[in-house]
Amino acid sequence: MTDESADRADALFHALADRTRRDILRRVLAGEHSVSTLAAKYDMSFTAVQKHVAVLEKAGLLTKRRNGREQLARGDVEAVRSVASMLSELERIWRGRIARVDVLIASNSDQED
Amino acid sequence: MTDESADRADALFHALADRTRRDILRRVLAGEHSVSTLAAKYDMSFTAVQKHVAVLEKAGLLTKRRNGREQLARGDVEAVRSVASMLSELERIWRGRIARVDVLIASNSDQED
DNA sequence: ACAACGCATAACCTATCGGTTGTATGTTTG
DNA sequence: CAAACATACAACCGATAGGTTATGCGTTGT
Repeated sequence: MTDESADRADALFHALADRTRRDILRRVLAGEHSVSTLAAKYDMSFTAVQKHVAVLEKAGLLTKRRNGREQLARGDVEAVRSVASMLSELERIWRGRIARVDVLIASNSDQED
Repeated sequence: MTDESADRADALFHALADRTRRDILRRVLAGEHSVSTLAAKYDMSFTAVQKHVAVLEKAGLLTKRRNGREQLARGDVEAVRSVASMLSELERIWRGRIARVDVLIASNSDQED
């Protein structure tokens, strides 16, 4: 758990902490879309959408590919999985707590939670 | 996918988008800790840690229980799972895209969306 | 009783966020 | 070539984030 992995976690969760970005991510996970195609779906400026795409890209949740004058974005499911695995770590920690409580109950049977 | 569930998703991801808060969450998932016990672990003021705990609480990632003058925090693993399920939804969307590509290949068509 | 502890809250500061407009640059297309 | 299109980027703006200090108030221990 170095400093860099914390930076990456910060970027990933921050990128996901905005509903417009989550919606963009859904679309680009379903298939490639140009930035202007995406921008057309939202009630905000092209530049605003462009910035959202940039945040997702810096977090590694999507990649861009140039095609003529268009910039095609596609979602990276591996990045989504890496977030899921961070949550799994939290689940493991929680299970560890339960295991410890179980040990207490087994060794000494008059405790409560 | 109402407005409220988006609010909740915003709050959850935002709460997780800070390394101090993720660390606090790990500790309270492992077991109950008072706010001042938590605050002692970090190089910042009690008030700062208190605010981090409040953010986690508003997102539903932890709950507080009063015990005398202490406020004991415990992590809520169900909230963690609800985040994981949001990521699963993204995975499903991604798999849908693959399925669609497979259909295109199978039917050997030349149309797009 | 009173000092120390644990917490809540308000006021404040700086940096970042999420949005805007304006301008410039490369790419198609008529 | 010129017009329209897709993008990039800078400058700006109000709101929020993340931190601080100060103050007050209930709870505990001596």
